[in-house]
Amino acid sequence: MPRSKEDFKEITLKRKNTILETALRLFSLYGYDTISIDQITKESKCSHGLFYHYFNSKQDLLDQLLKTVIHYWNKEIEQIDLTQNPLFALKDLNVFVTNYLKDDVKTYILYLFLTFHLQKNIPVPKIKNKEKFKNNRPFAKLFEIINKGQELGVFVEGDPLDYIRIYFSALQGLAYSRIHLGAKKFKPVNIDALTNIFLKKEEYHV
Amino acid sequence: MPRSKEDFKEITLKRKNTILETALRLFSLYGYDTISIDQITKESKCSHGLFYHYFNSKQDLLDQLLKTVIHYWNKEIEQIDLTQNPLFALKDLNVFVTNYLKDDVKTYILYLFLTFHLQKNIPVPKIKNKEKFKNNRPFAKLFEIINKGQELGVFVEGDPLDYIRIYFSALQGLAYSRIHLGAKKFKPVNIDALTNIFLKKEEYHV
Amino acid sequence: MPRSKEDFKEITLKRKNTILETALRLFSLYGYDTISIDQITKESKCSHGLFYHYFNSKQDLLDQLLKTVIHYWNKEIEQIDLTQNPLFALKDLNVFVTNYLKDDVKTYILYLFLTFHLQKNIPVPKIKNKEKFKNNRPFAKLFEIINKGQELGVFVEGDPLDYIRIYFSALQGLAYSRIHLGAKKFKPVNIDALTNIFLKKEEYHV
Amino acid sequence: MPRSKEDFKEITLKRKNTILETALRLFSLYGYDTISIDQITKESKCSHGLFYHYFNSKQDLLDQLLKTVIHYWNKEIEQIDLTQNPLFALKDLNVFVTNYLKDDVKTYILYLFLTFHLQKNIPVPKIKNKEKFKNNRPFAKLFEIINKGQELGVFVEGDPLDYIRIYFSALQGLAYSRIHLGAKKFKPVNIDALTNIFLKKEEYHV
DNA sequence: GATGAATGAGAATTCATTCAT
DNA sequence: TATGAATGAATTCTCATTCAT
Repeated sequence: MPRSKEDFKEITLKRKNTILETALRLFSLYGYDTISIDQITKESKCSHGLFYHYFNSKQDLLDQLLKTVIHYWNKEIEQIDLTQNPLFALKDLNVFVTNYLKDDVKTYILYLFLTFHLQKNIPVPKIKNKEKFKNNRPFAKLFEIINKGQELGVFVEGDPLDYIRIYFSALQGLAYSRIHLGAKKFKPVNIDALTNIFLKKEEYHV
Repeated sequence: MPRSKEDFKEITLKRKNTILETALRLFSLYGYDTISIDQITKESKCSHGLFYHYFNSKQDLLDQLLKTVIHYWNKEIEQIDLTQNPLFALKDLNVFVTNYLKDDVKTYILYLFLTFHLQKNIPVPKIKNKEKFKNNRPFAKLFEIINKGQELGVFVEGDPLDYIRIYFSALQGLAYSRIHLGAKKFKPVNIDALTNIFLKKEEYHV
Repeated sequence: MPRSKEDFKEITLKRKNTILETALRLFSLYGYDTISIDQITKESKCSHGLFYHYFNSKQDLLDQLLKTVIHYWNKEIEQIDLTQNPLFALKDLNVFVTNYLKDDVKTYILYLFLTFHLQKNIPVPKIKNKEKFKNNRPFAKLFEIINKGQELGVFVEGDPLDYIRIYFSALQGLAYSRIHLGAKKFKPVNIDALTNIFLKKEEYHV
Repeated sequence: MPRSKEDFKEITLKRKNTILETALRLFSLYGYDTISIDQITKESKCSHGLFYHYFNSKQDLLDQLLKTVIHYWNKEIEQIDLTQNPLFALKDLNVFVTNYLKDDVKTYILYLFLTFHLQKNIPVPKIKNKEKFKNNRPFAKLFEIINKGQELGVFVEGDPLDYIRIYFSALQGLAYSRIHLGAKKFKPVNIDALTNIFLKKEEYHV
């Protein structure tokens, strides 16, 4: 009697996830080009053949990995409440993000997400890109927060994109450090330092 | 007519410099691992043999390139006057840096410098690293500026390293965008946005 | 209601036949080496496991396929009446063969038969091979026809094998064209052109 | 002192020719898909690296090989004098071709030429293809010969393309036999048998 | 009979590096 | 200095075949 479709699906999912997790770690640590499929399969304890049973190519693995990472991140970022005061929203975002840096896997996710996303999404003309941002929750979220904060006069004036570029690049840099130093050596960043990027430098009252 | 020894040396240097410049561009654009020696030699219009005449290995090329880049950068950064008001010093630094982003080659230099330097120098324990920073002008410079600014009360409190991490990671991100968008599509960053990273949120008068 | 044993056998044969037909088509179109078992199983909508239930190996599939093809062909060719005038017999053969080229599957059969048979059976020394030909109906048939025609003086003189080689190679070439052009683009060959291979260049009266 | 460009060209040409000749033989004997680059390089006594120094891919090797083969064949076929009586021209062609079958390498060339050319050039609509034939000397030559012969009434009527298909397919079959039997076992084909394909089967006077 | 996961040997291709001149 | 041929190990990818269920 053959195994059921669910059985197969489960087997596939387990193995695929193992490979994806290994790739997530190795790509984050050493970069896509530096890591060979052999390293991935050895650490995932699977054969080359099986690897290509699940992924069409090394590039396909990266694509699927990024898809997973983006999906995961977008879902997580949903938790932040935008209706509240933008200062609090920003604080929530920073807490959320610094918490990510406490966990190995989450740091990899953060790093990969930013590394591959910054290449395409950040440097865009101006305001009308709002549509593009719809598929890009974190950037869109921050965009909204900044807009609101500027309207309320608590955030510094200027093109929100400038601040988005600075903020996410900084995050990427921090994630990079966190990855290569490890949890022990890495000194957690001060949330206020991150918040300060956006604050208007006059007296303000919430 | 036989060329003089100096002529030869000049020719030599020209050839070597061509290779270094090509590598600078290609490494910045596509990464060290992605670029093959064949690509470098082809674009430099030199043979493999000549390449290995000047460089012991691909890694050696990178080392020499980084050495050159670091040396160049350190020298340039010397121009900033530390004795002045830290706000002005910071502004000078930001002007200096944003000007770099206007020039292709200088952007490559900035990017490579930060990419390879951030990996080693930023995420260090705490204050006693001052010594390490001696070999690292830009970081040391900024460290001094921040220290002074904090003493004068115009810069936000907190570990200067946090701000250094944020600042240089942001710069790297900007350089990355600049490289991949090209001069035309890249929107120059607002200097005030960079400065704002460090400012205290009270009124200040220069 | 449980299916009878015969039902099962029929199902089995259906599955196996599907594989054989798929292989027939793919091998004819792209060649044995080019086609992978994965392609065959995918197009046959069966699993690798089932494939190896029916066939011991890829080579075994080919062997069984050829066996089937040869058997089929030999049986069909029996229909041609040898006792009649060799000119009529030849015409019958040509009609038979050009009719084959009107049907996709039959063209595959013809092509495979000739491709794999020409490699082994055609280029044999001389007359004593008559025995070998016993297992090879089409060649033997033609051999007989030619012999008779030569005796009657309507066929050109010379070693019948020469004409057999020419005739069947030509057929293979035509089948090849037919396969790769498809039914629409393929221009049917003139039967007289095929017959002409064997005719003596004097006047003849049927 | 570096070697001159001519030196390099000579070295390259020698090695490339060795590889091309090996490939010609192996592809003809066993087929493109069956032969691995490893087999080619081993028999050519060169490394994989060198192979890819000269050829971009296995497919590129085949392309270059076919180009060479076609060029060679087209040049050789030029020797046949078309202005003479078509019967003599046809005889010349047949002598030329059967001579080819006496030499190993030339047989490979003939076989490869026909194998890869028959796939594209033979089965074409009708008469207006004359233009296409311009790039295809052997087919064009035969076309002209047949046309002339039909006008003179010594060649059988009908679409010349039918006879071309039959003739060249037969040749390919003969070359195939010759390759796989070797020079010793292969029985040379009778030139008259080849000529007979085209002859009108009535009395004629030259 | 039937499924598809899993294997591993081998194929195509790349690339840093060495070598002869 | 300078050239580019040559190497060989490593890398990506394919595929016939086996296995557990």
